[in-house]
Amino acid sequence: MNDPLANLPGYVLRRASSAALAGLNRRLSALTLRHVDASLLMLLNGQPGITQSEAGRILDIQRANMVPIVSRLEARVLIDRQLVDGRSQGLYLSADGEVLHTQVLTVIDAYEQTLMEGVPAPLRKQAMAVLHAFWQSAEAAIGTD
Amino acid sequence: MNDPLANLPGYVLRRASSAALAGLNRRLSALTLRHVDASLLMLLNGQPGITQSEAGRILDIQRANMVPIVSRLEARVLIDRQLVDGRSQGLYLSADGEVLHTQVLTVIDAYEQTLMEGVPAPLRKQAMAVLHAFWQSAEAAIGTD
DNA sequence: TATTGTTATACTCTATAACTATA
DNA sequence: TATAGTTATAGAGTATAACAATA
Repeated sequence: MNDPLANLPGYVLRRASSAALAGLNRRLSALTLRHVDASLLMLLNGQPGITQSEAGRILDIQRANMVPIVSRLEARVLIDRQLVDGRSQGLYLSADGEVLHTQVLTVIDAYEQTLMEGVPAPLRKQAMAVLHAFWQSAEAAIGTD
Repeated sequence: MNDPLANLPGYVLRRASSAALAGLNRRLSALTLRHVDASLLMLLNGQPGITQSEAGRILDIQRANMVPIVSRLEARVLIDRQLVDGRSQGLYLSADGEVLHTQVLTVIDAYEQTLMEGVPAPLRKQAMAVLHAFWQSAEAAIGTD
């Protein structure tokens, strides 16, 4: 093939990410969850009581775009809101949310292991370091020219 | 930080891809191009005469979604269509398209080099191999359970 | 029958501006 | 003044179904 794009790390990153996301969403659909829902459940398990603005900053989701996500999960009684002060609400996994979170963990752990096992063994040891390096590099390159 | 997501290759892939895309689109906006436009120009430079269905298959873009992309570039006279048979049209860079393509190459080469230089030297040699491995692994994992 | 280009449509994700209530 | 949550809205990107013309 004569694909001039296959040499570009940015392009390959995007194709890999897109394919990985498709596989994940396919598996999460069994739990009637989207990947962003699953990521919030996992974040709340690790940092219970975080506000939705803080969660958005960590997950790189705008404040405004957190609203439908949190509403969706609250409507399914997977998360609870608890007032911190007059304007902030801490988010927590509900009892149902805890249960579903364990199922999410099972799905995601299996999936990420599958992804990792698809990487040839000689590359596997450095694979995560390479991804983190690109993440950091790309973040640094957003604003510069 | 206590971010349980940072250990997941799929999540880190997505964050890295998202950041890389933001930086690229920012640079391409100087040429009034989106990343998908730039990718098509580069593909047509490498494979002139390809049909838009073929281009879509290579770039992982549905046939129906190629229509507005090709129309947009044709309206700017950056690409030409040439009938192959009664139903297929070969796509080619126009003279203006060739000129713009060289500018695209300059922007993208500089950007991808920046991305790569942000990866610590010890990891750099294997970086592309790791990305390709995840791409292949993720494609293989889409359909399986 | 299968494929190309096309239209229409819907859904997801993302980005921005503005408003209120509170700190 | 700054921040949290919210609403509204617009722009991308993506997915599916259907159709006409052609292979």
